[in-house]
Amino acid sequence: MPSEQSTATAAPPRPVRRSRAPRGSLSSDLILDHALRLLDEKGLDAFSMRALAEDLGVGTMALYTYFRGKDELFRAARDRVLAAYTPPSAEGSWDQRLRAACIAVHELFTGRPAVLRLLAESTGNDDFIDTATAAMDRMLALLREGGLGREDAARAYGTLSRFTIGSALREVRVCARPEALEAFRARIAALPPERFPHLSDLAPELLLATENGGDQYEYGLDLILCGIRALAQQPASAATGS
Amino acid sequence: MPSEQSTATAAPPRPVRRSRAPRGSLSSDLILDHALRLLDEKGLDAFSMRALAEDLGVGTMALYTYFRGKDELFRAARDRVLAAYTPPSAEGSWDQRLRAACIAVHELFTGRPAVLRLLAESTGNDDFIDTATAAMDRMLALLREGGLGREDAARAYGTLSRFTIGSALREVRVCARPEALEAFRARIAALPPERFPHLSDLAPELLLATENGGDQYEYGLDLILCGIRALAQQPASAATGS
DNA sequence: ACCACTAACGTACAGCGTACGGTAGTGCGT
DNA sequence: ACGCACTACCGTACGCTGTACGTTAGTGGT
Repeated sequence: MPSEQSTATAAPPRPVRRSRAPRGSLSSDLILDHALRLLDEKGLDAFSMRALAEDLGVGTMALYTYFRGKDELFRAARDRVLAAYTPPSAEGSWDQRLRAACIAVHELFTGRPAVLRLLAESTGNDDFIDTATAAMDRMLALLREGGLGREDAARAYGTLSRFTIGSALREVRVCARPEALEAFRARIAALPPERFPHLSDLAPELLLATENGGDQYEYGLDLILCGIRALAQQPASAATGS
Repeated sequence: MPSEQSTATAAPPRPVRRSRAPRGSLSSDLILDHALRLLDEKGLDAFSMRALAEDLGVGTMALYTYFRGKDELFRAARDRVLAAYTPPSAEGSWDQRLRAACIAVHELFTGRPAVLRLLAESTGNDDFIDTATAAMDRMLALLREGGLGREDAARAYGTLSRFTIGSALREVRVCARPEALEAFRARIAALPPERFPHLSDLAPELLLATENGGDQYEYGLDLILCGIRALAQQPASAATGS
Protein backbone atom coordinates (compact mmCIF):
# COMPACT_ATOMS: atom_id res chain seq x y z
CA MET A 1 0.00 0.00 0.00
CA PRO A 2 1.60 3.27 -1.10
CA SER A 3 0.45 5.74 1.54
CA GLU A 4 -2.65 6.81 3.39
CA GLN A 5 -4.92 9.02 1.34
CA SER A 6 -5.22 12.53 2.74
CA THR A 7 -8.53 14.36 2.77
CA ALA A 8 -8.47 16.22 -0.59
CA THR A 9 -5.61 14.77 -2.58
CA ALA A 10 -7.43 15.25 -5.92
CA ALA A 11 -8.50 11.72 -6.79
CA PRO A 12 -6.69 10.90 -10.05
CA PRO A 13 -9.18 10.98 -12.95
CA ARG A 14 -12.37 10.05 -11.08
CA PRO A 15 -13.16 6.54 -12.36
CA VAL A 16 -16.57 6.72 -10.67
CA ARG A 17 -15.83 3.69 -8.52
CA ARG A 18 -18.77 1.47 -9.19
CA SER A 19 -19.56 -0.63 -6.20
CA ARG A 20 -18.86 -4.29 -6.75
CA ALA A 21 -21.84 -6.12 -8.22
CA PRO A 22 -23.32 -8.87 -6.03
CA ARG A 23 -22.38 -12.45 -6.57
CA GLY A 24 -25.18 -13.85 -8.71
CA SER A 25 -25.72 -10.87 -10.95
CA LEU A 26 -24.27 -12.44 -14.09
CA SER A 27 -24.84 -15.48 -16.27
CA SER A 28 -24.04 -16.55 -19.82
CA ASP A 29 -27.65 -16.07 -20.86
CA LEU A 30 -27.91 -12.61 -19.36
CA ILE A 31 -24.69 -11.56 -21.05
CA LEU A 32 -25.89 -12.89 -24.40
CA ASP A 33 -29.23 -11.12 -24.01
CA HIS A 34 -27.55 -7.77 -23.53
CA ALA A 35 -24.95 -8.47 -26.19
CA LEU A 36 -27.60 -9.21 -28.83
CA ARG A 37 -29.57 -6.14 -27.82
CA LEU A 38 -26.48 -3.98 -28.08
CA LEU A 39 -25.56 -5.49 -31.44
CA ASP A 40 -29.03 -4.92 -32.85
CA GLU A 41 -29.28 -1.37 -31.55
CA LYS A 42 -25.80 0.06 -32.02
CA GLY A 43 -24.38 -2.27 -34.61
CA LEU A 44 -21.29 -4.42 -34.74
CA ASP A 45 -18.87 -1.52 -35.05
CA ALA A 46 -20.04 0.17 -31.86
CA PHE A 47 -19.84 -3.05 -29.87
CA SER A 48 -17.05 -3.52 -27.37
CA MET A 49 -16.47 -5.58 -24.28
CA ARG A 50 -16.31 -2.40 -22.24
CA ALA A 51 -19.60 -1.12 -23.63
CA LEU A 52 -21.26 -4.47 -22.98
CA ALA A 53 -19.98 -4.56 -19.41
CA GLU A 54 -21.19 -1.04 -18.76
CA ASP A 55 -24.58 -1.93 -20.20
CA LEU A 56 -24.71 -4.78 -17.71
CA GLY A 57 -23.56 -2.56 -14.85
CA VAL A 58 -20.53 -4.73 -14.31
CA GLY A 59 -16.76 -4.58 -14.56
CA THR A 60 -15.29 -5.41 -17.95
CA MET A 61 -13.32 -8.41 -16.80
CA ALA A 62 -16.35 -10.04 -15.23
CA LEU A 63 -17.37 -11.07 -18.75
CA TYR A 64 -14.28 -13.23 -19.04
CA THR A 65 -15.60 -15.49 -16.31
CA TYR A 66 -18.25 -16.72 -18.77
CA PHE A 67 -16.53 -16.40 -22.16
CA ARG A 68 -12.90 -16.89 -23.07
CA GLY A 69 -12.97 -13.73 -25.15
CA LYS A 70 -14.80 -11.70 -27.70
CA ASP A 71 -14.68 -14.40 -30.36
CA GLU A 72 -16.26 -17.03 -28.15
CA LEU A 73 -18.94 -14.57 -27.08
CA PHE A 74 -19.71 -13.82 -30.72
CA ARG A 75 -19.93 -17.49 -31.60
CA ALA A 76 -22.32 -18.02 -28.72
CA ALA A 77 -24.41 -15.07 -29.87
CA ARG A 78 -24.50 -16.45 -33.40
CA ASP A 79 -25.59 -19.85 -32.13
CA ARG A 80 -28.28 -18.30 -30.00
CA VAL A 81 -29.73 -16.61 -33.08
CA LEU A 82 -29.49 -19.73 -35.21
CA ALA A 83 -31.16 -21.73 -32.47
CA ALA A 84 -34.20 -19.44 -32.75
CA TYR A 85 -34.86 -20.75 -36.25
CA THR A 86 -38.18 -22.53 -36.55
CA PRO A 87 -38.81 -24.34 -39.83
CA PRO A 88 -42.05 -23.34 -41.56
CA SER A 89 -44.97 -25.73 -41.55
CA ALA A 90 -44.56 -28.59 -44.03
CA GLU A 91 -47.34 -28.06 -46.54
CA GLY A 92 -47.47 -28.19 -50.29
CA SER A 93 -45.19 -29.69 -52.88
CA TRP A 94 -41.48 -30.18 -52.36
CA ASP A 95 -40.57 -26.99 -54.18
CA GLN A 96 -43.14 -24.95 -52.29
CA ARG A 97 -41.75 -26.23 -49.02
CA LEU A 98 -38.19 -25.59 -50.16
CA ARG A 99 -39.16 -22.05 -51.08
CA ALA A 100 -40.75 -21.47 -47.68
CA ALA A 101 -37.70 -22.85 -45.89
CA CYS A 102 -35.35 -20.55 -47.79
CA ILE A 103 -37.50 -17.53 -47.08
CA ALA A 104 -37.56 -18.39 -43.39
CA VAL A 105 -33.77 -18.53 -43.30
CA HIS A 106 -33.54 -15.27 -45.18
CA GLU A 107 -35.89 -13.56 -42.75
CA LEU A 108 -33.93 -14.92 -39.83
CA PHE A 109 -30.76 -13.41 -41.30
CA THR A 110 -32.13 -10.01 -42.19
CA GLY A 111 -33.75 -9.77 -38.77
CA ARG A 112 -30.35 -9.68 -37.06
CA PRO A 113 -28.10 -7.48 -39.16
CA ALA A 114 -25.13 -7.47 -36.82
CA VAL A 115 -25.21 -11.23 -36.36
CA LEU A 116 -25.43 -11.68 -40.11
CA ARG A 117 -22.07 -9.98 -40.44
CA LEU A 118 -20.67 -12.40 -37.91
CA LEU A 119 -22.02 -15.26 -39.99
CA ALA A 120 -20.68 -13.87 -43.25
CA GLU A 121 -17.23 -13.40 -41.76
CA SER A 122 -17.05 -16.79 -40.09
CA THR A 123 -14.49 -19.06 -41.67
CA GLY A 124 -16.67 -22.11 -41.16
CA ASN A 125 -13.97 -23.64 -38.99
CA ASP A 126 -16.25 -24.10 -36.03
CA ASP A 127 -19.33 -26.19 -35.47
CA PHE A 128 -22.80 -25.01 -36.22
CA ILE A 129 -25.60 -25.56 -33.80
CA ASP A 130 -27.97 -28.52 -34.31
CA THR A 131 -30.79 -26.27 -35.46
CA ALA A 132 -28.76 -25.09 -38.42
CA THR A 133 -27.59 -28.59 -39.27
CA ALA A 134 -31.16 -29.84 -39.13
CA ALA A 135 -32.30 -27.06 -41.47
CA MET A 136 -29.57 -28.03 -43.91
CA ASP A 137 -30.58 -31.67 -43.75
CA ARG A 138 -34.21 -30.78 -44.35
CA MET A 139 -33.39 -28.77 -47.47
CA LEU A 140 -31.32 -31.58 -48.87
CA ALA A 141 -34.22 -33.93 -48.20
CA LEU A 142 -36.57 -31.69 -50.17
CA LEU A 143 -34.18 -31.52 -53.10
CA ARG A 144 -33.90 -35.30 -53.13
CA GLU A 145 -37.66 -35.59 -52.85
CA GLY A 146 -37.90 -33.45 -55.96
CA GLY A 147 -35.95 -36.09 -57.82
CA LEU A 148 -32.52 -34.48 -57.98
CA GLY A 149 -29.51 -36.75 -58.08
CA ARG A 150 -26.96 -36.82 -55.29
CA GLU A 151 -24.57 -34.38 -56.89
CA ASP A 152 -27.29 -32.05 -58.15
CA ALA A 153 -28.87 -31.91 -54.69
CA ALA A 154 -25.58 -30.98 -53.06
CA ARG A 155 -24.83 -28.29 -55.64
CA ALA A 156 -28.34 -26.88 -55.70
CA TYR A 157 -28.15 -26.54 -51.94
CA GLY A 158 -24.89 -24.66 -52.30
CA THR A 159 -26.47 -22.32 -54.80
CA LEU A 160 -29.40 -21.55 -52.52
CA SER A 161 -27.08 -21.01 -49.60
CA ARG A 162 -24.79 -18.65 -51.48
CA PHE A 163 -27.67 -16.64 -52.87
CA THR A 164 -29.41 -16.40 -49.52
CA ILE A 165 -26.45 -15.04 -47.61
CA GLY A 166 -25.43 -12.69 -50.42
CA SER A 167 -28.94 -11.42 -50.62
CA ALA A 168 -29.31 -10.92 -46.88
CA LEU A 169 -26.01 -9.08 -46.76
CA ARG A 170 -27.06 -6.76 -49.52
CA GLU A 171 -30.37 -5.98 -47.87
CA VAL A 172 -28.87 -5.33 -44.51
CA ARG A 173 -26.15 -3.08 -45.87
CA VAL A 174 -28.15 -1.04 -48.36
CA CYS A 175 -31.83 -1.87 -48.77
CA ALA A 176 -32.63 -1.34 -45.10
CA ARG A 177 -30.69 1.94 -44.80
CA PRO A 178 -32.54 5.10 -45.84
CA GLU A 179 -29.26 6.98 -46.22
CA ALA A 180 -27.84 4.32 -48.53
CA LEU A 181 -31.05 4.29 -50.56
CA GLU A 182 -30.93 8.05 -50.94
CA ALA A 183 -27.28 7.92 -51.97
CA PHE A 184 -28.12 5.27 -54.54
CA ARG A 185 -30.95 7.36 -55.90
CA ALA A 186 -28.74 10.43 -56.20
CA ARG A 187 -25.91 8.47 -57.80
CA ILE A 188 -28.08 6.83 -60.40
CA ALA A 189 -29.74 10.12 -61.27
CA ALA A 190 -26.40 11.84 -61.77
CA LEU A 191 -25.13 9.31 -64.34
CA PRO A 192 -24.57 10.66 -67.85
CA PRO A 193 -27.22 8.85 -69.97
CA GLU A 194 -25.02 8.84 -73.06
CA ARG A 195 -22.35 6.79 -71.34
CA PHE A 196 -24.62 4.47 -69.36
CA PRO A 197 -27.78 4.31 -71.43
CA HIS A 198 -29.34 1.19 -69.95
CA LEU A 199 -28.61 2.15 -66.38
CA SER A 200 -30.23 5.52 -66.89
CA ASP A 201 -33.14 4.01 -68.74
CA LEU A 202 -33.86 1.44 -66.02
CA ALA A 203 -33.24 3.83 -63.13
CA PRO A 204 -36.80 3.70 -61.77
CA GLU A 205 -36.95 -0.07 -61.90
CA LEU A 206 -33.52 -0.45 -60.29
CA LEU A 207 -34.51 1.92 -57.55
CA LEU A 208 -37.76 0.11 -56.94
CA ALA A 209 -35.97 -3.21 -56.79
CA THR A 210 -33.50 -1.82 -54.28
CA GLU A 211 -36.16 -0.35 -52.04
CA ASN A 212 -37.95 -3.57 -51.18
CA GLY A 213 -35.27 -6.16 -50.73
CA GLY A 214 -37.51 -8.97 -49.52
CA ASP A 215 -39.38 -9.10 -52.81
CA GLN A 216 -36.06 -9.12 -54.59
CA TYR A 217 -34.97 -12.15 -52.64
CA GLU A 218 -38.13 -14.06 -53.51
CA TYR A 219 -37.75 -13.06 -57.13
CA GLY A 220 -34.21 -14.41 -57.34
CA LEU A 221 -35.17 -17.46 -55.37
CA ASP A 222 -37.85 -18.22 -57.94
CA LEU A 223 -35.32 -17.90 -60.74
CA ILE A 224 -33.12 -20.46 -59.03
CA LEU A 225 -36.06 -22.74 -58.28
CA CYS A 226 -36.96 -22.58 -61.95
CA GLY A 227 -33.55 -23.96 -62.76
CA ILE A 228 -33.83 -26.58 -60.05
CA ARG A 229 -37.19 -27.76 -61.35
CA ALA A 230 -35.65 -28.16 -64.78
CA LEU A 231 -33.02 -30.37 -63.18
CA ALA A 232 -35.70 -32.38 -61.45
CA GLN A 233 -37.39 -33.26 -64.71
CA GLN A 234 -34.33 -34.57 -66.49
CA PRO A 235 -31.68 -37.07 -65.55
CA ALA A 236 -28.66 -35.08 -66.77
CA SER A 237 -27.97 -31.43 -66.09
CA ALA A 238 -30.63 -29.43 -67.88
CA ALA A 239 -29.44 -26.03 -66.76
CA THR A 240 -26.22 -26.01 -68.71
CA GLY A 241 -27.93 -26.44 -72.05
CA SER A 242 -27.38 -22.95 -73.34
CA MET B 1 15.63 20.30 -26.61
CA PRO B 2 15.21 19.04 -23.05
CA SER B 3 18.79 18.34 -22.00
CA GLU B 4 21.96 16.81 -23.31
CA GLN B 5 21.93 13.06 -23.26
CA SER B 6 24.49 11.59 -20.92
CA THR B 7 26.53 8.58 -21.95
CA ALA B 8 24.45 5.66 -20.67
CA THR B 9 21.09 7.09 -19.57
CA ALA B 10 19.17 4.01 -20.78
CA ALA B 11 17.35 5.32 -23.86
CA PRO B 12 13.63 4.92 -23.07
CA PRO B 13 12.33 1.98 -25.13
CA ARG B 14 14.62 2.21 -28.16
CA PRO B 15 12.33 3.44 -30.96
CA VAL B 16 15.02 2.70 -33.55
CA ARG B 17 14.97 6.26 -34.88
CA ARG B 18 14.43 5.83 -38.56
CA SER B 19 16.05 8.60 -40.53
CA ARG B 20 13.59 10.86 -42.29
CA ALA B 21 12.66 9.56 -45.75
CA PRO B 22 13.61 11.83 -48.68
CA ARG B 23 11.08 14.14 -50.17
CA GLY B 24 9.75 12.28 -53.20
CA SER B 25 9.60 8.81 -51.70
CA LEU B 26 5.82 8.59 -51.49
CA SER B 27 2.83 8.79 -53.79
CA SER B 28 -0.79 7.65 -53.77
CA ASP B 29 -0.01 4.91 -56.27
CA LEU B 30 2.96 3.61 -54.34
CA ILE B 31 0.95 3.54 -51.13
CA LEU B 32 -1.89 1.68 -52.82
CA ASP B 33 0.55 -0.83 -54.35
CA HIS B 34 1.93 -1.71 -50.95
CA ALA B 35 -1.49 -1.63 -49.30
CA LEU B 36 -2.92 -4.15 -51.78
CA ARG B 37 0.11 -6.36 -51.44
CA LEU B 38 -0.18 -6.30 -47.67
CA LEU B 39 -3.90 -7.01 -47.83
CA ASP B 40 -3.43 -9.96 -50.16
CA GLU B 41 -0.58 -11.42 -48.17
CA LYS B 42 -1.51 -10.85 -44.56
CA GLY B 43 -5.24 -10.32 -44.82
CA LEU B 44 -7.55 -7.56 -43.73
CA ASP B 45 -7.26 -8.31 -40.03
CA ALA B 46 -3.50 -7.94 -39.96
CA PHE B 47 -3.59 -4.67 -41.85
CA SER B 48 -2.93 -1.43 -40.01
CA MET B 49 -1.75 2.04 -40.91
CA ARG B 50 1.33 1.47 -38.82
CA ALA B 51 2.16 -1.80 -40.55
CA LEU B 52 1.66 -0.24 -43.97
CA ALA B 53 3.92 2.68 -43.10
CA GLU B 54 6.62 0.35 -41.86
CA ASP B 55 6.34 -1.71 -45.03
CA LEU B 56 6.93 1.50 -46.97
CA GLY B 57 9.82 2.50 -44.72
CA VAL B 58 8.06 5.67 -43.75
CA GLY B 59 6.51 7.29 -40.70
CA THR B 60 2.91 6.43 -40.01
CA MET B 61 1.57 9.95 -40.34
CA ALA B 62 3.12 10.38 -43.76
CA LEU B 63 0.23 8.32 -45.13
CA TYR B 64 -2.21 11.00 -44.06
CA THR B 65 -0.69 13.39 -46.58
CA TYR B 66 -2.24 11.28 -49.35
CA PHE B 67 -5.37 9.86 -47.74
CA ARG B 68 -7.69 11.42 -45.20
CA GLY B 69 -7.73 8.21 -43.23
CA LYS B 70 -8.04 4.47 -43.32
CA ASP B 71 -11.52 4.52 -44.86
CA GLU B 72 -10.49 6.67 -47.78
CA LEU B 73 -7.44 4.51 -48.37
CA PHE B 74 -9.64 1.40 -48.42
CA ARG B 75 -12.05 2.99 -50.86
CA ALA B 76 -9.17 3.91 -53.13
CA ALA B 77 -7.83 0.36 -52.91
CA ARG B 78 -11.25 -1.02 -53.76
CA ASP B 79 -11.53 1.30 -56.75
CA ARG B 80 -8.08 0.32 -57.93
CA VAL B 81 -9.13 -3.33 -57.96
CA LEU B 82 -12.44 -2.61 -59.68
CA ALA B 83 -10.65 -0.54 -62.29
CA ALA B 84 -8.63 -3.62 -63.23
CA TYR B 85 -11.78 -5.30 -64.51
CA THR B 86 -11.68 -6.05 -68.22
CA PRO B 87 -14.90 -7.29 -69.76
CA PRO B 88 -14.58 -10.57 -71.64
CA SER B 89 -14.69 -10.56 -75.42
CA ALA B 90 -18.18 -10.14 -76.82
CA GLU B 91 -18.87 -13.38 -78.65
CA GLY B 92 -21.85 -15.68 -78.76
CA SER B 93 -25.46 -15.22 -77.82
CA TRP B 94 -26.65 -12.75 -75.22
CA ASP B 95 -26.84 -15.38 -72.49
CA GLN B 96 -23.40 -16.75 -73.28
CA ARG B 97 -21.98 -13.24 -73.05
CA LEU B 98 -23.87 -12.57 -69.83
CA ARG B 99 -22.49 -15.78 -68.41
CA ALA B 100 -18.94 -14.82 -69.35
CA ALA B 101 -19.34 -11.36 -67.84
CA CYS B 102 -20.57 -12.77 -64.53
CA ILE B 103 -17.73 -15.25 -64.37
CA ALA B 104 -15.23 -12.47 -65.02
CA VAL B 105 -16.63 -10.45 -62.13
CA HIS B 106 -16.58 -13.49 -59.91
CA GLU B 107 -12.96 -14.19 -60.74
CA LEU B 108 -12.06 -10.58 -60.08
CA PHE B 109 -13.65 -10.85 -56.63
CA THR B 110 -12.14 -14.15 -55.60
CA GLY B 111 -8.74 -12.98 -56.79
CA ARG B 112 -8.59 -10.30 -54.09
CA PRO B 113 -10.00 -11.85 -50.91
CA ALA B 114 -9.29 -8.92 -48.61
CA VAL B 115 -10.73 -6.37 -51.01
CA LEU B 116 -13.82 -8.53 -51.39
CA ARG B 117 -14.49 -8.11 -47.70
CA LEU B 118 -14.23 -4.37 -48.15
CA LEU B 119 -16.77 -4.59 -50.94
CA ALA B 120 -19.13 -6.78 -48.96
CA GLU B 121 -19.03 -4.44 -45.99
CA SER B 122 -19.46 -1.26 -47.97
CA THR B 123 -22.77 0.44 -47.32
CA GLY B 124 -23.06 1.52 -50.94
CA ASN B 125 -23.11 5.14 -49.82
CA ASP B 126 -20.14 6.11 -51.95
CA ASP B 127 -19.62 6.22 -55.68
CA PHE B 128 -18.33 3.32 -57.68
CA ILE B 129 -15.67 3.74 -60.25
CA ASP B 130 -16.65 4.07 -63.92
CA THR B 131 -15.40 0.60 -64.75
CA ALA B 132 -17.89 -0.94 -62.35
CA THR B 133 -20.72 1.24 -63.57
CA ALA B 134 -19.92 0.31 -67.16
CA ALA B 135 -19.96 -3.39 -66.29
CA MET B 136 -23.36 -2.96 -64.69
CA ASP B 137 -24.66 -1.13 -67.74
CA ARG B 138 -23.35 -3.86 -70.02
CA MET B 139 -25.11 -6.59 -68.09
CA LEU B 140 -28.37 -4.71 -68.17
CA ALA B 141 -27.93 -4.29 -71.92
CA LEU B 142 -27.51 -8.03 -72.34
CA LEU B 143 -30.60 -8.76 -70.30
CA ARG B 144 -32.60 -6.33 -72.41
CA GLU B 145 -31.13 -7.85 -75.54
CA GLY B 146 -32.43 -11.19 -74.36
CA GLY B 147 -35.91 -9.79 -74.40
CA LEU B 148 -36.52 -9.15 -70.73
CA GLY B 149 -38.84 -6.32 -69.77
CA ARG B 150 -37.64 -3.29 -67.86
CA GLU B 151 -38.54 -4.61 -64.43
CA ASP B 152 -37.38 -8.16 -65.11
CA ALA B 153 -34.02 -6.88 -66.33
CA ALA B 154 -33.50 -4.81 -63.19
CA ARG B 155 -34.46 -7.68 -60.91
CA ALA B 156 -32.51 -10.32 -62.78
CA TYR B 157 -29.45 -8.11 -62.51
CA GLY B 158 -30.03 -7.86 -58.76
CA THR B 159 -30.24 -11.62 -58.52
CA LEU B 160 -26.98 -12.14 -60.39
CA SER B 161 -25.28 -9.50 -58.28
CA ARG B 162 -26.44 -10.99 -54.99
CA PHE B 163 -25.47 -14.50 -55.98
CA THR B 164 -22.08 -13.43 -57.27
CA ILE B 165 -21.01 -11.62 -54.13
CA GLY B 166 -22.44 -14.28 -51.83
CA SER B 167 -20.64 -16.91 -53.80
CA ALA B 168 -17.33 -15.09 -53.85
CA LEU B 169 -17.55 -14.51 -50.11
CA ARG B 170 -18.18 -18.16 -49.47
CA GLU B 171 -15.27 -19.27 -51.62
CA VAL B 172 -12.85 -16.85 -50.10
CA ARG B 173 -13.84 -17.71 -46.54
CA VAL B 174 -14.04 -21.48 -46.82
CA CYS B 175 -13.40 -23.05 -50.22
CA ALA B 176 -9.97 -21.50 -50.59
CA ARG B 177 -8.82 -22.35 -47.04
CA PRO B 178 -7.39 -25.84 -46.53
CA GLU B 179 -7.97 -25.58 -42.78
CA ALA B 180 -11.64 -24.69 -43.27
CA LEU B 181 -12.05 -27.51 -45.76
CA GLU B 182 -10.53 -29.98 -43.36
CA ALA B 183 -12.75 -28.73 -40.54
CA PHE B 184 -15.78 -29.13 -42.78
CA ARG B 185 -14.77 -32.65 -43.69
CA ALA B 186 -14.29 -33.59 -40.05
CA ARG B 187 -17.57 -32.00 -39.00
CA ILE B 188 -19.63 -33.69 -41.67
CA ALA B 189 -18.05 -37.04 -40.93
CA ALA B 190 -18.83 -36.75 -37.23
CA LEU B 191 -22.56 -36.17 -37.72
CA PRO B 192 -24.86 -38.89 -36.41
CA PRO B 193 -26.44 -40.40 -39.57
CA GLU B 194 -29.69 -41.22 -37.78
CA ARG B 195 -30.35 -37.56 -36.97
CA PHE B 196 -29.11 -36.06 -40.23
CA PRO B 197 -29.62 -38.83 -42.78
CA HIS B 198 -29.43 -36.76 -45.97
CA LEU B 199 -26.41 -34.79 -44.86
CA SER B 200 -24.56 -37.96 -44.04
CA ASP B 201 -25.69 -39.62 -47.24
CA LEU B 202 -24.56 -36.73 -49.44
CA ALA B 203 -21.34 -36.09 -47.53
CA PRO B 204 -19.01 -36.94 -50.44
CA GLU B 205 -20.94 -34.78 -52.89
CA LEU B 206 -21.12 -31.85 -50.45
CA LEU B 207 -17.42 -32.11 -49.82
CA LEU B 208 -16.63 -32.24 -53.51
CA ALA B 209 -18.82 -29.22 -54.15
CA THR B 210 -17.08 -27.30 -51.40
CA GLU B 211 -13.63 -28.14 -52.64
CA ASN B 212 -13.86 -26.55 -56.05
CA GLY B 213 -15.78 -23.35 -55.55
CA GLY B 214 -15.40 -21.98 -59.05
CA ASP B 215 -17.36 -24.87 -60.54
CA GLN B 216 -19.98 -24.31 -57.89
CA TYR B 217 -20.35 -20.72 -58.98
CA GLU B 218 -20.83 -21.65 -62.59
CA TYR B 219 -23.32 -24.33 -61.62
CA GLY B 220 -25.47 -21.87 -59.67
CA LEU B 221 -25.07 -19.25 -62.34
CA ASP B 222 -26.46 -21.69 -64.87
CA LEU B 223 -29.44 -22.38 -62.63
CA ILE B 224 -30.20 -18.66 -62.50
CA LEU B 225 -29.64 -18.25 -66.23
CA CYS B 226 -32.10 -21.08 -66.77
CA GLY B 227 -34.69 -19.04 -64.93
CA ILE B 228 -33.75 -15.90 -66.83
CA ARG B 229 -34.11 -17.65 -70.17
CA ALA B 230 -37.58 -18.76 -69.13
CA LEU B 231 -38.38 -15.11 -68.47
CA ALA B 232 -37.04 -14.14 -71.87
CA GLN B 233 -39.43 -16.45 -73.66
CA GLN B 234 -42.60 -15.24 -72.01
CA PRO B 235 -44.08 -11.80 -71.51
CA ALA B 236 -45.19 -12.26 -67.89
CA SER B 237 -43.09 -13.74 -65.08
CA ALA B 238 -42.54 -17.37 -65.92
CA ALA B 239 -40.45 -18.21 -62.89
CA THR B 240 -43.19 -17.81 -60.31
CA GLY B 241 -45.37 -20.45 -61.86
CA SER B 242 -44.88 -23.10 -59.22
C1' DA C 1 -15.09 -20.47 12.95
C1' DC C 2 -12.37 -21.37 9.52
C1' DC C 3 -10.99 -22.51 4.85
C1' DA C 4 -11.11 -23.43 -0.15
C1' DC C 5 -13.21 -21.80 -3.98
C1' DT C 6 -14.51 -18.67 -7.30
C1' DA C 7 -17.30 -14.65 -9.18
C1' DA C 8 -16.41 -10.05 -9.83
C1' DC C 9 -12.95 -6.79 -10.41
C1' DG C 10 -8.66 -3.14 -11.06
C1' DT C 11 -4.62 -2.44 -13.21
C1' DA C 12 -1.68 -2.63 -16.95
C1' DC C 13 0.05 -3.46 -21.56
C1' DA C 14 0.34 -3.61 -26.40
C1' DG C 15 -1.83 -2.11 -30.32
C1' DC C 16 -5.10 0.70 -32.97
C1' DG C 17 -6.61 5.32 -35.76
C1' DT C 18 -5.54 9.89 -35.98
C1' DA C 19 -5.45 15.23 -34.27
C1' DC C 20 -1.99 18.35 -33.71
C1' DG C 21 2.26 20.61 -34.05
C1' DG C 22 7.00 20.48 -35.57
C1' DT C 23 10.84 20.13 -39.01
C1' DA C 24 13.31 20.05 -43.03
C1' DG C 25 13.71 20.16 -47.99
C1' DT C 26 12.03 22.71 -52.32
C1' DG C 27 10.97 26.16 -55.54
C1' DC C 28 10.05 30.85 -56.38
C1' DG C 29 10.43 36.02 -56.14
C1' DT C 30 13.63 39.17 -55.59
C1' DA D 1 22.50 34.48 -53.93
C1' DC D 2 19.40 35.07 -50.52
C1' DG D 3 15.17 34.53 -47.99
C1' DC D 4 10.74 33.08 -47.61
C1' DA D 5 6.38 30.50 -48.25
C1' DC D 6 5.00 25.99 -48.87
C1' DT D 7 4.45 21.35 -47.90
C1' DA D 8 6.03 16.35 -47.51
C1' DC D 9 7.37 13.82 -43.88
C1' DC D 10 7.30 12.91 -39.04
C1' DG D 11 6.99 12.50 -33.37
C1' DT D 12 4.08 12.80 -29.76
C1' DA D 13 -0.03 12.10 -27.52
C1' DC D 14 -4.93 10.87 -26.69
C1' DG D 15 -8.64 7.92 -26.40
C1' DC D 16 -10.03 3.68 -27.74
C1' DT D 17 -9.61 -1.54 -28.16
C1' DG D 18 -9.00 -6.77 -26.26
C1' DT D 19 -7.27 -9.17 -22.55
C1' DA D 20 -3.27 -11.29 -19.20
C1' DC D 21 -2.53 -11.21 -14.55
C1' DG D 22 -3.21 -10.68 -9.79
C1' DT D 23 -6.54 -9.18 -6.16
C1' DT D 24 -10.68 -9.03 -3.41
C1' DA D 25 -14.87 -10.38 -1.41
C1' DG D 26 -18.82 -13.37 -0.91
C1' DT D 27 -20.18 -18.42 -0.23
C1' DG D 28 -20.72 -23.38 0.70
C1' DG D 29 -18.40 -27.18 3.18
C1' DT D 30 -16.45 -28.91 7.20
